[in-house]
Amino acid sequence: MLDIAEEAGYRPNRLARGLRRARTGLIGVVVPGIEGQFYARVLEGIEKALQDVDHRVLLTVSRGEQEHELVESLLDMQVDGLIVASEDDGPEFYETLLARGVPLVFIDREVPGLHADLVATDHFAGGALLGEHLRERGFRKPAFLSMTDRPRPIGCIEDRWCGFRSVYRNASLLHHPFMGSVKRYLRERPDAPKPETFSELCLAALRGALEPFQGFPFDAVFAQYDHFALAMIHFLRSHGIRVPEEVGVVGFDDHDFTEYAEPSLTTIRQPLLEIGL
Amino acid sequence: MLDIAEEAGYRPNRLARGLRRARTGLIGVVVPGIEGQFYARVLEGIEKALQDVDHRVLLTVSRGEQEHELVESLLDMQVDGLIVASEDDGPEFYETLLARGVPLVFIDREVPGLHADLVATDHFAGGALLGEHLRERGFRKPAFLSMTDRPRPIGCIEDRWCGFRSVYRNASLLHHPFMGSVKRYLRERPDAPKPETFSELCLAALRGALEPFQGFPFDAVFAQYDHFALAMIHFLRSHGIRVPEEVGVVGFDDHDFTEYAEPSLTTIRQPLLEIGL
DNA sequence: GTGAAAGCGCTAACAC
DNA sequence: GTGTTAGCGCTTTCAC
Repeated sequence: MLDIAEEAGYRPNRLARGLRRARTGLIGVVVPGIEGQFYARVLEGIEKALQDVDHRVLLTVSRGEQEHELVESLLDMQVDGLIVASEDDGPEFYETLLARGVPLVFIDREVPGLHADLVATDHFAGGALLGEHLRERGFRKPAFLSMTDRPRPIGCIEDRWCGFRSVYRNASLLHHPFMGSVKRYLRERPDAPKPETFSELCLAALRGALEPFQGFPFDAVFAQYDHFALAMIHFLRSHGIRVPEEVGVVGFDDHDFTEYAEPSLTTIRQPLLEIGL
Repeated sequence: MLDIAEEAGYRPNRLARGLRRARTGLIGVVVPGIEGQFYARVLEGIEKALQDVDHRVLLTVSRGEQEHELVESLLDMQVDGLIVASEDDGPEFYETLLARGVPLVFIDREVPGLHADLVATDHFAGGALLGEHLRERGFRKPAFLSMTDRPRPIGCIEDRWCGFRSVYRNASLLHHPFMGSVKRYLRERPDAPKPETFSELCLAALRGALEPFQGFPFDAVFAQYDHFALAMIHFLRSHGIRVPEEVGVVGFDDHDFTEYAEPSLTTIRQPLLEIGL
Protein backbone atom coordinates (compact mmCIF):
# COMPACT_ATOMS: atom_id res chain seq x y z
CA MET A 1 0.00 0.00 0.00
CA LEU A 2 1.11 3.51 -0.74
CA ASP A 3 0.54 6.94 0.59
CA ILE A 4 -3.28 6.90 0.14
CA ALA A 5 -3.02 10.65 0.64
CA GLU A 6 -1.24 9.66 3.86
CA GLU A 7 -4.27 9.32 6.06
CA ALA A 8 -5.83 12.37 4.46
CA GLY A 9 -3.93 15.09 6.26
CA TYR A 10 -0.46 13.97 7.12
CA ARG A 11 2.13 16.61 7.86
CA PRO A 12 5.74 15.64 8.14
CA ASN A 13 7.61 16.60 11.29
CA ARG A 14 10.11 19.13 10.08
CA LEU A 15 12.11 18.77 13.24
CA ALA A 16 12.79 15.11 12.64
CA ARG A 17 13.48 15.82 9.01
CA GLY A 18 15.88 18.51 10.01
CA LEU A 19 17.70 16.17 12.30
CA ARG A 20 18.01 13.48 9.68
CA ARG A 21 18.94 15.70 6.77
CA ALA A 22 21.08 18.09 8.76
CA ARG A 23 19.15 20.93 7.19
CA THR A 24 16.43 22.58 9.16
CA GLY A 25 15.24 25.32 6.86
CA LEU A 26 15.87 27.72 9.69
CA ILE A 27 17.89 30.89 9.37
CA GLY A 28 19.02 32.60 12.54
CA VAL A 29 18.75 36.35 12.59
CA VAL A 30 20.35 38.61 15.17
CA VAL A 31 19.56 42.30 15.28
CA PRO A 32 20.23 44.83 18.02
CA GLY A 33 16.59 45.93 18.16
CA ILE A 34 13.53 46.27 16.01
CA GLU A 35 11.83 49.29 17.48
CA GLY A 36 13.61 51.55 15.08
CA GLN A 37 12.12 51.41 11.64
CA PHE A 38 15.34 50.47 10.00
CA TYR A 39 15.86 46.99 11.37
CA ALA A 40 12.15 46.34 11.29
CA ARG A 41 12.24 46.94 7.56
CA VAL A 42 15.31 44.88 7.03
CA LEU A 43 13.77 42.09 9.04
CA GLU A 44 10.60 42.27 7.04
CA GLY A 45 12.66 42.00 3.86
CA ILE A 46 14.62 39.06 5.18
CA GLU A 47 11.49 37.24 6.25
CA LYS A 48 9.92 37.80 2.85
CA ALA A 49 12.94 36.58 0.97
CA LEU A 50 13.24 33.50 3.15
CA GLN A 51 9.56 32.75 2.98
CA ASP A 52 9.88 32.70 -0.78
CA VAL A 53 12.40 29.90 -0.54
CA ASP A 54 10.47 28.08 2.17
CA HIS A 55 12.73 28.92 5.05
CA ARG A 56 11.82 30.30 8.43
CA VAL A 57 13.34 33.07 10.49
CA LEU A 58 14.58 32.31 13.97
CA LEU A 59 14.65 35.80 15.38
CA THR A 60 16.74 37.06 18.26
CA VAL A 61 17.23 40.61 19.48
CA SER A 62 20.61 41.22 21.02
CA ARG A 63 19.92 44.57 22.70
CA GLY A 64 23.62 45.22 22.78
CA GLU A 65 24.32 42.56 25.33
CA GLN A 66 24.16 38.92 24.45
CA GLU A 67 25.14 38.74 20.85
CA HIS A 68 27.56 35.83 21.09
CA GLU A 69 25.37 33.83 23.37
CA LEU A 70 22.40 34.26 21.09
CA VAL A 71 24.41 33.26 18.07
CA GLU A 72 25.51 30.09 19.85
CA SER A 73 21.97 29.27 20.83
CA LEU A 74 20.87 29.64 17.24
CA LEU A 75 23.62 27.31 16.16
CA ASP A 76 22.51 24.84 18.81
CA MET A 77 19.16 24.89 17.10
CA GLN A 78 21.00 23.82 13.93
CA VAL A 79 20.13 26.84 11.84
CA ASP A 80 21.23 26.56 8.23
CA GLY A 81 22.73 30.00 8.30
CA LEU A 82 23.03 33.22 10.21
CA ILE A 83 22.24 36.82 9.43
CA VAL A 84 23.74 39.16 11.95
CA ALA A 85 23.69 42.88 12.49
CA SER A 86 26.66 42.73 14.77
CA GLU A 87 27.74 45.18 17.39
CA ASP A 88 30.89 43.24 18.00
CA ASP A 89 34.10 45.20 17.98
CA GLY A 90 36.58 42.45 17.26
CA PRO A 91 36.74 39.70 14.66
CA GLU A 92 37.71 36.77 16.88
CA PHE A 93 34.35 35.28 17.62
CA TYR A 94 33.08 35.31 14.07
CA GLU A 95 36.39 34.19 12.69
CA THR A 96 35.99 31.02 14.71
CA LEU A 97 32.53 30.49 13.29
CA LEU A 98 33.67 31.07 9.74
CA ALA A 99 36.50 28.63 10.26
CA ARG A 100 33.90 26.12 11.42
CA GLY A 101 32.12 26.64 8.11
CA VAL A 102 29.04 28.38 9.48
CA PRO A 103 27.22 30.26 6.69
CA LEU A 104 27.29 33.82 7.90
CA VAL A 105 26.10 37.09 6.43
CA PHE A 106 26.41 40.40 8.13
CA ILE A 107 23.99 43.20 7.58
CA ASP A 108 24.18 46.91 8.06
CA ARG A 109 27.40 46.91 10.04
CA GLU A 110 30.81 45.58 9.35
CA VAL A 111 32.61 43.77 12.12
CA PRO A 112 35.92 45.56 12.57
CA GLY A 113 38.80 43.48 11.31
CA LEU A 114 36.63 40.74 9.90
CA HIS A 115 36.55 39.80 6.27
CA ALA A 116 33.07 38.44 5.62
CA ASP A 117 29.95 38.81 3.52
CA LEU A 118 28.20 42.04 4.25
CA VAL A 119 24.99 43.60 3.01
CA ALA A 120 24.69 47.24 3.78
CA THR A 121 23.89 50.54 2.29
CA ASP A 122 26.75 52.43 0.80
CA HIS A 123 27.08 54.90 3.59
CA PHE A 124 29.72 56.92 1.81
CA ALA A 125 27.52 57.31 -1.25
CA GLY A 126 24.52 58.07 0.93
CA GLY A 127 26.41 60.74 2.79
CA ALA A 128 27.55 62.26 -0.48
CA LEU A 129 24.03 62.13 -1.88
CA LEU A 130 22.63 64.02 1.05
CA GLY A 131 25.50 66.45 0.92
CA GLU A 132 24.66 67.22 -2.68
CA HIS A 133 21.03 67.53 -1.80
CA LEU A 134 21.83 70.22 0.72
CA ARG A 135 24.38 71.94 -1.45
CA GLU A 136 22.02 72.15 -4.39
CA ARG A 137 19.53 73.90 -2.16
CA GLY A 138 22.08 76.50 -1.25
CA PHE A 139 22.95 75.48 2.27
CA ARG A 140 26.48 76.48 3.07
CA LYS A 141 27.09 75.66 6.71
CA PRO A 142 25.70 72.22 7.36
CA ALA A 143 26.11 70.48 10.67
CA PHE A 144 26.77 66.78 10.87
CA LEU A 145 24.92 65.47 13.85
CA SER A 146 25.77 62.06 15.17
CA MET A 147 24.67 60.57 18.42
CA THR A 148 27.28 58.12 19.46
CA ASP A 149 29.13 58.04 22.72
CA ARG A 150 31.75 55.56 21.66
CA PRO A 151 35.39 56.51 21.63
CA ARG A 152 35.40 56.18 17.85
CA PRO A 153 32.33 56.64 15.71
CA ILE A 154 31.11 53.35 14.27
CA GLY A 155 32.20 52.67 10.73
CA CYS A 156 29.00 53.47 8.94
CA ILE A 157 28.72 56.92 10.50
CA GLU A 158 32.35 57.54 9.70
CA ASP A 159 31.65 56.59 6.09
CA ARG A 160 28.69 58.92 5.86
CA TRP A 161 30.79 61.64 7.29
CA CYS A 162 33.47 61.09 4.68
CA GLY A 163 30.94 61.02 1.87
CA PHE A 164 29.27 64.11 3.17
CA ARG A 165 32.49 66.00 3.66
CA SER A 166 33.70 65.07 0.20
CA VAL A 167 30.86 67.05 -1.30
CA TYR A 168 31.41 70.14 0.73
CA ARG A 169 35.13 69.94 0.36
CA ASN A 170 35.09 69.54 -3.39
CA ALA A 171 32.84 72.53 -3.76
CA SER A 172 35.14 74.47 -1.49
CA LEU A 173 32.21 75.58 0.54
CA LEU A 174 32.48 76.40 4.18
CA HIS A 175 31.49 73.53 6.36
CA HIS A 176 30.82 73.61 9.99
CA PRO A 177 30.28 70.11 11.26
CA PHE A 178 30.18 69.03 14.77
CA MET A 179 30.16 65.40 15.71
CA GLY A 180 28.71 65.86 19.11
CA SER A 181 28.56 63.06 21.55
CA VAL A 182 25.18 64.30 22.51
CA LYS A 183 24.12 61.52 24.79
CA ARG A 184 26.73 62.81 27.17
CA TYR A 185 24.40 65.63 28.07
CA LEU A 186 22.20 63.21 29.96
CA ARG A 187 25.04 61.71 31.91
CA GLU A 188 26.42 65.09 32.89
CA ARG A 189 23.06 66.44 33.93
CA PRO A 190 21.37 64.01 36.24
CA ASP A 191 19.23 66.91 37.38
CA ALA A 192 17.61 67.40 33.98
CA PRO A 193 14.15 65.86 33.63
CA LYS A 194 14.56 62.20 32.77
CA PRO A 195 13.41 61.58 29.21
CA GLU A 196 10.68 58.98 29.08
CA THR A 197 10.49 58.42 25.37
CA PHE A 198 13.07 58.28 22.68
CA SER A 199 11.74 61.55 21.31
CA GLU A 200 12.36 63.23 24.62
CA LEU A 201 15.81 61.75 24.78
CA CYS A 202 16.55 63.19 21.36
CA LEU A 203 15.44 66.59 22.48
CA ALA A 204 17.52 66.44 25.62
CA ALA A 205 20.49 65.37 23.58
CA LEU A 206 19.96 68.26 21.22
CA ARG A 207 19.86 70.74 24.00
CA GLY A 208 23.13 69.40 25.24
CA ALA A 209 24.72 69.58 21.84
CA LEU A 210 23.65 73.16 21.23
CA GLU A 211 24.36 74.48 24.68
CA PRO A 212 27.90 75.67 23.91
CA PHE A 213 26.69 77.77 20.99
CA GLN A 214 24.97 81.08 20.66
CA GLY A 215 21.93 80.61 18.45
CA PHE A 216 22.24 78.22 15.56
CA PRO A 217 25.68 78.26 13.95
CA PHE A 218 24.52 76.24 10.95
CA ASP A 219 22.00 76.51 8.19
CA ALA A 220 21.44 72.80 7.66
CA VAL A 221 21.63 69.59 9.62
CA PHE A 222 22.54 66.09 8.55
CA ALA A 223 21.18 63.94 11.34
CA GLN A 224 22.47 60.40 11.52
CA TYR A 225 19.13 58.97 12.52
CA ASP A 226 15.88 60.12 11.10
CA HIS A 227 14.22 59.98 14.43
CA PHE A 228 16.82 62.41 15.53
CA ALA A 229 16.17 64.57 12.48
CA LEU A 230 12.53 64.80 13.44
CA ALA A 231 13.49 65.86 16.93
CA MET A 232 15.74 68.50 15.40
CA ILE A 233 12.95 69.82 13.24
CA HIS A 234 10.69 69.99 16.24
CA PHE A 235 13.37 71.71 18.25
CA LEU A 236 14.08 74.28 15.57
CA ARG A 237 10.41 75.04 15.01
CA SER A 238 9.86 75.47 18.71
CA HIS A 239 12.59 78.12 18.59
CA GLY A 240 10.84 79.91 15.77
CA ILE A 241 13.19 78.70 13.06
CA ARG A 242 11.46 77.81 9.84
CA VAL A 243 12.30 74.43 8.32
CA PRO A 244 13.44 74.07 5.64
CA GLU A 245 13.44 77.76 4.68
CA GLU A 246 15.95 78.84 7.29
CA VAL A 247 17.51 75.54 8.25
CA GLY A 248 17.43 72.40 6.15
CA VAL A 249 17.34 69.02 7.80
CA VAL A 250 18.08 65.61 6.35
CA GLY A 251 18.26 62.22 8.00
CA PHE A 252 19.35 58.78 6.97
CA ASP A 253 17.52 55.61 5.99
CA ASP A 254 15.82 55.07 9.27
CA HIS A 255 12.41 56.52 8.88
CA ASP A 256 9.99 57.42 6.18
CA PHE A 257 9.14 60.95 7.15
CA THR A 258 12.28 62.59 5.98
CA GLU A 259 14.53 62.61 3.02
CA TYR A 260 16.33 59.40 2.62
CA ALA A 261 19.20 57.98 0.74
CA GLU A 262 18.65 54.40 -0.29
CA PRO A 263 16.08 51.73 0.27
CA SER A 264 18.72 49.27 1.39
CA LEU A 265 16.14 46.57 1.51
CA THR A 266 15.93 45.09 -1.93
CA THR A 267 19.55 44.11 -1.73
CA ILE A 268 19.01 41.78 1.16
CA ARG A 269 17.86 38.88 -0.87
CA GLN A 270 20.70 38.46 -3.26
CA PRO A 271 23.48 37.36 -0.96
CA LEU A 272 21.24 34.84 0.72
CA LEU A 273 20.89 32.94 -2.49
CA GLU A 274 24.47 33.70 -3.25
CA ILE A 275 25.61 32.01 -0.10
CA GLY A 276 23.69 28.93 -1.10
CA LEU A 277 21.33 28.95 1.84
CA MET B 1 34.91 8.43 32.78
CA LEU B 2 32.61 11.40 33.09
CA ASP B 3 31.86 14.54 31.19
CA ILE B 4 35.42 15.94 31.55
CA ALA B 5 33.79 19.25 30.60
CA GLU B 6 32.53 17.28 27.61
CA GLU B 7 35.54 17.72 25.39
CA ALA B 8 35.90 21.30 26.53
CA GLY B 9 33.14 22.92 24.54
CA TYR B 10 30.31 20.58 23.92
CA ARG B 11 26.99 22.07 22.88
CA PRO B 12 23.92 19.91 22.83
CA ASN B 13 21.92 19.73 19.65
CA ARG B 14 18.66 21.40 20.56
CA LEU B 15 16.98 19.95 17.53
CA ALA B 16 17.58 16.39 18.65
CA ARG B 17 16.61 17.33 22.16
CA GLY B 18 13.42 18.85 20.87
CA LEU B 19 12.60 15.72 18.96
CA ARG B 20 13.19 13.52 21.94
CA ARG B 21 11.45 15.67 24.54
CA ALA B 22 8.66 16.85 22.29
CA ARG B 23 9.47 20.39 23.40
CA THR B 24 11.51 22.57 21.16
CA GLY B 25 11.64 25.83 23.03
CA LEU B 26 10.31 27.48 19.90
CA ILE B 27 7.32 29.78 19.83
CA GLY B 28 5.77 30.55 16.47
CA VAL B 29 4.75 34.14 15.90
CA VAL B 30 2.54 35.32 13.07
CA VAL B 31 2.04 39.01 12.44
CA PRO B 32 0.62 40.79 9.40
CA GLY B 33 3.68 42.99 9.01
CA ILE B 34 6.38 44.66 11.02
CA GLU B 35 6.98 47.85 9.11
CA GLY B 36 4.49 49.70 11.23
CA GLN B 37 5.87 50.53 14.62
CA PHE B 38 3.09 48.79 16.45
CA TYR B 39 3.82 45.18 15.58
CA ALA B 40 7.52 45.83 15.67
CA ARG B 41 7.15 46.87 19.28
CA VAL B 42 4.94 44.00 20.16
CA LEU B 43 7.38 41.64 18.51
CA GLU B 44 10.25 43.16 20.40
CA GLY B 45 8.32 42.65 23.62
CA ILE B 46 7.51 39.08 22.77
CA GLU B 47 11.09 38.30 21.89
CA LYS B 48 12.31 39.81 25.14
CA ALA B 49 9.83 37.91 27.25
CA LEU B 50 10.65 34.64 25.52
CA GLN B 51 14.37 35.22 25.70
CA ASP B 52 13.99 35.57 29.43
CA VAL B 53 12.56 32.08 29.65
CA ASP B 54 15.07 30.68 27.18
CA HIS B 55 12.73 30.29 24.27
CA ARG B 56 13.19 31.42 20.69
CA VAL B 57 10.88 33.20 18.31
CA LEU B 58 10.06 31.59 15.00
CA LEU B 59 8.85 34.62 13.11
CA THR B 60 6.53 34.69 10.13
CA VAL B 61 4.91 37.65 8.45
CA SER B 62 1.55 36.87 6.92
CA ARG B 63 1.10 39.98 4.79
CA GLY B 64 -2.60 39.32 4.72
CA GLU B 65 -2.28 36.26 2.57
CA GLN B 66 -0.91 33.06 3.93
CA GLU B 67 -1.87 33.05 7.54
CA HIS B 68 -3.17 29.48 7.77
CA GLU B 69 -0.38 28.03 5.74
CA LEU B 70 2.23 29.78 7.86
CA VAL B 71 0.61 28.56 11.04
CA GLU B 72 0.67 25.00 9.73
CA SER B 73 4.32 25.30 8.79
CA LEU B 74 5.14 26.52 12.26
CA LEU B 75 3.32 23.57 13.74
CA ASP B 76 5.26 21.29 11.41
CA MET B 77 8.36 22.71 13.03
CA GLN B 78 6.91 21.52 16.34
CA VAL B 79 6.64 24.90 18.00
CA ASP B 80 5.63 24.77 21.63
CA GLY B 81 3.05 27.46 21.13
CA LEU B 82 1.73 30.09 18.78
CA ILE B 83 1.23 33.80 19.06
CA VAL B 84 -0.91 35.12 16.27
CA ALA B 85 -2.12 38.54 15.22
CA SER B 86 -4.80 37.08 13.04
CA GLU B 87 -6.59 38.63 10.13
CA ASP B 88 -8.88 35.68 9.87
CA ASP B 89 -12.58 36.44 9.70
CA GLY B 90 -13.99 33.13 10.87
CA PRO B 91 -13.27 30.86 13.83
CA GLU B 92 -13.16 27.49 12.03
CA PHE B 93 -9.45 27.16 11.43
CA TYR B 94 -8.34 28.09 14.91
CA GLU B 95 -11.13 26.11 16.52
CA THR B 96 -9.62 23.03 14.95
CA LEU B 97 -6.21 23.90 16.36
CA LEU B 98 -7.57 24.55 19.82
CA ALA B 99 -9.39 21.24 19.71
CA ARG B 100 -6.05 19.65 18.83
CA GLY B 101 -4.66 21.18 21.99
CA VAL B 102 -2.31 23.65 20.34
CA PRO B 103 -1.30 26.41 22.78
CA LEU B 104 -2.54 29.53 21.10
CA VAL B 105 -2.57 33.17 22.08
CA PHE B 106 -3.95 35.92 19.92
CA ILE B 107 -2.63 39.42 20.05
CA ASP B 108 -4.05 42.77 19.05
CA ARG B 109 -7.04 41.39 17.17
CA GLU B 110 -9.82 39.09 18.14
CA VAL B 111 -10.82 36.42 15.67
CA PRO B 112 -14.55 36.89 15.06
CA GLY B 113 -16.57 34.14 16.66
CA LEU B 114 -13.64 32.54 18.40
CA HIS B 115 -13.33 32.19 22.11
CA ALA B 116 -9.61 32.18 22.84
CA ASP B 117 -6.86 33.87 24.79
CA LEU B 118 -6.27 37.38 23.59
CA VAL B 119 -3.82 40.07 24.53
CA ALA B 120 -4.74 43.48 23.27
CA THR B 121 -5.13 47.04 24.28
CA ASP B 122 -8.50 48.02 25.59
CA HIS B 123 -9.56 49.87 22.49
CA PHE B 124 -12.79 51.10 24.05
CA ALA B 125 -10.91 52.58 26.98
CA GLY B 126 -8.30 54.01 24.65
CA GLY B 127 -10.92 55.65 22.50
CA ALA B 128 -12.59 57.09 25.57
CA LEU B 129 -9.25 58.34 26.90
CA LEU B 130 -8.50 60.18 23.71
CA GLY B 131 -12.02 61.50 23.59
CA GLU B 132 -11.57 62.97 27.04
CA HIS B 133 -8.24 64.37 26.06
CA LEU B 134 -9.83 66.28 23.22
CA ARG B 135 -12.87 67.31 25.19
CA GLU B 136 -10.78 68.67 28.03
CA ARG B 137 -8.98 70.83 25.56
CA GLY B 138 -12.24 72.30 24.35
CA PHE B 139 -12.61 70.63 21.01
CA ARG B 140 -16.25 70.26 20.16
CA LYS B 141 -16.46 68.82 16.68
CA PRO B 142 -13.98 65.98 16.46
CA ALA B 143 -13.70 63.80 13.41
CA PHE B 144 -13.08 60.10 13.73
CA LEU B 145 -10.83 59.13 10.90
CA SER B 146 -10.46 55.48 10.03
CA MET B 147 -8.80 54.04 7.01
CA THR B 148 -10.39 50.72 6.36
CA ASP B 149 -12.04 49.62 3.17
CA ARG B 150 -13.72 46.56 4.60
CA PRO B 151 -17.48 46.23 4.58
CA ARG B 152 -17.47 46.42 8.38
CA PRO B 153 -14.76 48.13 10.36
CA ILE B 154 -12.59 45.67 12.22
CA GLY B 155 -13.48 45.12 15.83
CA CYS B 156 -10.76 47.18 17.42
CA ILE B 157 -11.62 50.29 15.42
CA GLU B 158 -15.27 49.77 16.19
CA ASP B 159 -14.39 49.58 19.88
CA ARG B 160 -12.37 52.76 19.75
CA TRP B 161 -15.23 54.44 18.02
CA CYS B 162 -17.65 53.35 20.72
CA GLY B 163 -15.30 54.48 23.46
CA PHE B 164 -14.72 57.78 21.74
CA ARG B 165 -18.38 58.39 21.08
CA SER B 166 -19.28 57.54 24.65
CA VAL B 167 -17.32 60.54 25.84
CA TYR B 168 -18.82 63.00 23.45
CA ARG B 169 -22.28 61.60 23.95
CA ASN B 170 -22.17 61.75 27.72
CA ALA B 171 -21.08 65.33 27.65
CA SER B 172 -23.83 66.09 25.18
CA LEU B 173 -21.38 67.81 22.92
CA LEU B 174 -21.83 68.01 19.23
CA HIS B 175 -19.87 65.40 17.42
CA HIS B 176 -19.16 65.22 13.78
CA PRO B 177 -17.46 61.97 13.00
CA PHE B 178 -16.89 60.50 9.65
CA MET B 179 -15.63 57.02 9.20
CA GLY B 180 -14.38 57.50 5.74
CA SER B 181 -13.21 54.65 3.67
CA VAL B 182 -10.41 56.80 2.49
CA LYS B 183 -8.40 54.28 0.57
CA ARG B 184 -11.22 54.30 -1.93
CA TYR B 185 -9.91 57.57 -3.24
CA LEU B 186 -7.00 55.83 -4.86
CA ARG B 187 -9.11 53.22 -6.55
CA GLU B 188 -11.52 55.81 -7.93
CA ARG B 189 -8.76 58.07 -9.17
CA PRO B 190 -6.30 56.07 -11.20
CA ASP B 191 -5.22 59.37 -12.73
CA ALA B 192 -3.95 60.77 -9.44
CA PRO B 193 -0.20 60.55 -8.93
CA LYS B 194 0.63 57.11 -7.65
CA PRO B 195 1.83 57.34 -4.07
CA GLU B 196 5.26 55.87 -3.63
CA THR B 197 5.50 55.87 0.11
CA PHE B 198 3.05 55.20 2.85
CA SER B 199 3.14 58.87 3.77
CA GLU B 200 2.09 59.84 0.27
CA LEU B 201 -0.64 57.26 0.36
CA CYS B 202 -1.93 58.77 3.56
CA LEU B 203 -1.99 62.18 2.01
CA ALA B 204 -3.82 60.94 -1.05
CA ALA B 205 -6.33 59.18 1.15
CA LEU B 206 -6.86 62.36 3.13
CA ARG B 207 -7.52 64.37 0.02
CA GLY B 208 -10.13 61.83 -0.93
CA ALA B 209 -11.77 61.92 2.44
CA LEU B 210 -11.96 65.70 2.55
CA GLU B 211 -12.98 66.25 -1.03
CA PRO B 212 -16.74 66.27 -0.36
CA PHE B 213 -16.37 69.01 2.21
CA GLN B 214 -15.88 72.74 2.08
CA GLY B 215 -12.92 73.61 4.25
CA PHE B 216 -12.51 71.67 7.46
CA PRO B 217 -15.80 70.77 9.12
CA PHE B 218 -14.11 69.66 12.34
CA ASP B 219 -11.90 71.13 14.99
CA ALA B 220 -10.14 67.91 16.00
CA VAL B 221 -9.20 64.61 14.47
CA PHE B 222 -8.88 61.17 16.02
CA ALA B 223 -6.84 59.25 13.51
CA GLN B 224 -6.85 55.49 13.81
CA TYR B 225 -3.21 55.14 12.96
CA ASP B 226 -0.59 57.49 14.14
CA HIS B 227 1.13 57.49 10.85
CA PHE B 228 -2.11 58.75 9.47
CA ALA B 229 -2.30 61.36 12.19
CA LEU B 230 1.08 62.67 11.13
CA ALA B 231 -0.09 62.89 7.54
CA MET B 232 -3.12 64.79 8.76
CA ILE B 233 -0.99 67.23 10.69
CA HIS B 234 1.17 67.77 7.65
CA PHE B 235 -1.90 68.22 5.49
CA LEU B 236 -3.49 70.71 7.82
CA ARG B 237 -0.31 72.71 8.20
CA SER B 238 0.17 72.84 4.45
CA HIS B 239 -3.29 74.40 4.29
CA GLY B 240 -2.33 77.03 6.80
CA ILE B 241 -4.19 75.47 9.70
CA ARG B 242 -2.35 75.64 12.97
CA VAL B 243 -2.04 72.40 14.93
CA PRO B 244 -3.08 72.03 17.69
CA GLU B 245 -4.33 75.59 18.15
CA GLU B 246 -6.98 75.43 15.47
CA VAL B 247 -7.34 71.70 14.97
CA GLY B 248 -6.28 69.07 17.48
CA VAL B 249 -5.00 65.74 16.27
CA VAL B 250 -4.60 62.50 18.18
CA GLY B 251 -3.60 59.08 16.97
CA PHE B 252 -3.52 55.63 18.48
CA ASP B 253 -0.75 53.44 19.84
CA ASP B 254 1.15 53.05 16.65
CA HIS B 255 3.85 55.59 16.77
CA ASP B 256 5.76 57.57 19.29
CA PHE B 257 5.42 61.02 17.86
CA THR B 258 1.85 61.66 18.83
CA GLU B 259 -0.38 61.32 21.81
CA TYR B 260 -1.04 57.76 22.65
CA ALA B 261 -3.36 55.74 24.76
CA GLU B 262 -1.65 52.71 26.22
CA PRO B 263 1.72 51.06 26.01
CA SER B 264 0.10 47.72 25.24
CA LEU B 265 3.43 46.07 25.44
CA THR B 266 4.01 45.26 29.03
CA THR B 267 0.94 43.10 29.05
CA ILE B 268 2.35 40.74 26.49
CA ARG B 269 4.36 38.72 28.88
CA GLN B 270 1.76 37.71 31.37
CA PRO B 271 -0.41 35.38 29.31
CA LEU B 272 2.63 33.62 27.94
CA LEU B 273 3.50 32.40 31.37
CA GLU B 274 -0.14 31.95 32.08
CA ILE B 275 -0.55 29.57 29.20
CA GLY B 276 2.30 27.52 30.59
CA LEU B 277 4.60 28.03 27.63
C1' DG C 1 9.33 -0.54 -8.35
C1' DT C 2 8.22 -1.61 -2.83
C1' DG C 3 9.92 -2.80 1.81
C1' DA C 4 13.03 -3.22 5.62
C1' DA C 5 16.79 -1.36 8.35
C1' DA C 6 19.93 1.87 10.13
C1' DG C 7 20.82 6.10 12.25
C1' DC C 8 20.68 11.62 12.85
C1' DG C 9 21.71 13.29 18.58
C1' DC C 10 19.50 13.28 22.23
C1' DT C 11 17.07 11.78 26.81
C1' DA C 12 14.07 8.85 29.65
C1' DA C 13 13.88 4.51 31.44
C1' DC C 14 15.81 0.82 33.19
C1' DA C 15 19.60 -1.72 34.54
C1' DC C 16 23.90 -2.65 37.30
C1' DG D 1 25.97 6.76 41.21
C1' DT D 2 27.37 5.13 36.14
C1' DG D 3 26.29 2.48 31.99
C1' DT D 4 23.46 0.71 28.59
C1' DT D 5 19.34 0.75 25.70
C1' DA D 6 15.47 2.14 23.17
C1' DG D 7 13.16 5.32 20.44
C1' DC D 8 11.43 10.45 19.12
C1' DG D 9 10.02 10.77 13.17
C1' DC D 10 12.18 11.11 9.54
C1' DT D 11 15.27 9.91 5.28
C1' DT D 12 18.77 7.37 3.09
C1' DT D 13 20.55 3.11 1.85
C1' DC D 14 20.44 -1.28 0.63
C1' DA D 15 18.02 -5.41 -0.33
C1' DC D 16 14.42 -7.65 -2.68
